[in-house]
Amino acid sequence: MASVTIYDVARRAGVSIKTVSRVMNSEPNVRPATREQVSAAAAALGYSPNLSARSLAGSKSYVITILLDASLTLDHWRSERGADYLTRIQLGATQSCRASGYHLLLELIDHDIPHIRQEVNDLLAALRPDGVILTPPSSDNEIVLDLLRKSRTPFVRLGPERALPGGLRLRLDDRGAAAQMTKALIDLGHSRIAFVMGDQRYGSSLARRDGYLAAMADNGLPVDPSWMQPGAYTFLSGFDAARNLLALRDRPTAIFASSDDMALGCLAAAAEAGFAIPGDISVAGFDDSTASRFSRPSLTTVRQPLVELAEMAAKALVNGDVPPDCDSDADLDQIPGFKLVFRQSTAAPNSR
Amino acid sequence: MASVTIYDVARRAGVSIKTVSRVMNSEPNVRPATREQVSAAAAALGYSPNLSARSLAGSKSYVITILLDASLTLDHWRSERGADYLTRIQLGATQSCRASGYHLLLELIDHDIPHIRQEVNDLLAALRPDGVILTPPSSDNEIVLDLLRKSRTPFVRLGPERALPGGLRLRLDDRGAAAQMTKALIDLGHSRIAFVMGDQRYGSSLARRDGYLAAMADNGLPVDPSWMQPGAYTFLSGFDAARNLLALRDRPTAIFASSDDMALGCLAAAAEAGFAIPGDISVAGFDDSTASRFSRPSLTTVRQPLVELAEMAAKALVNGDVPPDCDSDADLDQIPGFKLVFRQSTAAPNSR
DNA sequence: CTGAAAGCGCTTACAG
DNA sequence: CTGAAAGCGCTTACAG
Repeated sequence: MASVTIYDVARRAGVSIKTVSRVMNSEPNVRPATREQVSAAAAALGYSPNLSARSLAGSKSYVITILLDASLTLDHWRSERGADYLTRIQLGATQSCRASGYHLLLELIDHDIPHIRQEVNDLLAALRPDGVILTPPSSDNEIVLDLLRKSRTPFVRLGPERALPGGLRLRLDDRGAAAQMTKALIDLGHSRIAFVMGDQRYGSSLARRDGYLAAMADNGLPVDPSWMQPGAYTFLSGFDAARNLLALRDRPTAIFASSDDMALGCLAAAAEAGFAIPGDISVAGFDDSTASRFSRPSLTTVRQPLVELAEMAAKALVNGDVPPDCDSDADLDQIPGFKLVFRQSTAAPNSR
Repeated sequence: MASVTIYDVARRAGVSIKTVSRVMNSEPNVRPATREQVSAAAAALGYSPNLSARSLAGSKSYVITILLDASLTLDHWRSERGADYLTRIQLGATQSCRASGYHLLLELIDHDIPHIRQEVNDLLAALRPDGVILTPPSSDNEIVLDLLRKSRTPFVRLGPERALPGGLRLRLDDRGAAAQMTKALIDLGHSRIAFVMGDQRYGSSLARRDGYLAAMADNGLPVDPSWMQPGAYTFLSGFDAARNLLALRDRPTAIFASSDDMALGCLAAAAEAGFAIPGDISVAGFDDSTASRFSRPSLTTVRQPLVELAEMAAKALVNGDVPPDCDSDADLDQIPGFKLVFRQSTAAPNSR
């Protein structure tokens, strides 16, 4: 089956290739009747424009690339816990691309200094994507951003830590979500609510803490310094934090761990120390990870609109809403739509 | 930053573009010294060949496409249980592609009759992938296979149900894995082992059943017809099957459910009926799903080498080991490497 | 509203 | 071992 080209369609429709091109790209200045003929000819021949030719001749490649940190992604993929968030981001971006005839290319890049510059450079040179979606930690990588800016490739930074110039910044409302979860615990009747912080290197960590503190303050509840436990977004750090909290003379009635992994650690620590959950103490997490749905007890947590986030990112790129010199206002880009998911790990205090 | 082309490199190295092309493609007939100069010039300029130009001029596109059923994939992605197997397939294929400078394009296609022909046709015409990886149910879709054969695109069918002509067939050893799990239960001391079958429309379902039956026969153990429960790979079907089994006068001491979802259903049914697991009855699953790791009790199950499967598929395509008229022998393509994962849901009989 | 010409950046087939 | 020419299948810029 020799492939059918624009010439075949033009011949069959009795027009020039330029007219076929106009029809295929929905450009104006074609008589309706002519448009009909061309469409019919294309359909009859099963014609679909060659992407490479289009990309080479024109200014669009119809490719959106999503950049992921190779080792981080491989770790997540291989890990026993799966990589729900990755899948959700991919799902969202894929949706937007599909709807517009774009193709999503997932690229894993090594963030080692010697490699990254070349890898990203090669990627941009070889693929010439119409847009790039950056995921953490790429979102804040100066080398990557520099290459993107120089090549004038539109890009979106997902969950950026810093207000670096260029690109569109899209961020989840970690602060608001944490505040609302805290408020929910307060509404359940808790007032002695502890907080386990995430890795301080991530902005989300600070935002979630701020949300917690704000909700406590707004409701006139004091926060004992001993309730603020450091953490690192890991199971073990959650385990340690809970052990500290459960040993307090005047222990809290609820723990808000700012990631599910840490919350699962809290569950384990409580079980080990003989505390019933939620009877003796409530535990809430953050992320709505797969594990949170299957833990015992299942975890009350926050579900962020990751699919929507990625969908917005891809859509903005596809629609050309992100000019190469775009520099979005970081205050205007928080995606609403988080949801509190109530499961078994929370209840009113003293409810056993 | 105007993009650097093959002409820029040729000029800088003082050679023709043909020589640069030879060096970039590691072709022979270039003096080592010349090769050096060209490489240096390319490195200095940060040159990377434009994929579109390469693809248009040459016979390779450096693109491998993996075809997934859109609705099935979206369901899995959206589902609460995640889509571990998808992620693992993607991981494997990505690895092989990366290693060879190829790009993996994930395409979701609608399997509705009116859409599929056009979608796949467009895909092949627009992208001209050097190879396509088919996942079930695409692996057995006649329309897809027909299009692939006509366009002479090399393809690999993952987990094919039927021996349709063309392509390379890669299949997991479901029969062997099920036999080995059955043998493991026998070795634990069980002799009254029930089996919950999967959806009969899938070949894996029959293969797993055959493995179970073979292991029982090999060990001289009779199989009571009442132990063979129908199922559909779903939680609910496992739940129903277990309820039937637990109600038997002379109930089995172990249930081998041929998917984790069904095994989780068995767990739930046992809990509801007041049976301890594994004290009263052992339960084994199949898949090593994320849920199997977090269930209570955690599930003994079979982990299939999905990453390796996808890695092999992509590697074969990338290496050109799958000529367009390839028609592999279905008996020679079973990927070894499954692993039995022992967790809390199995023990010796009467061990409570 | 329509089309002829040039060119995108490479590889192919061929000549030397 | 090296290179000049043609052409892959489109879009761009321009003319009519």
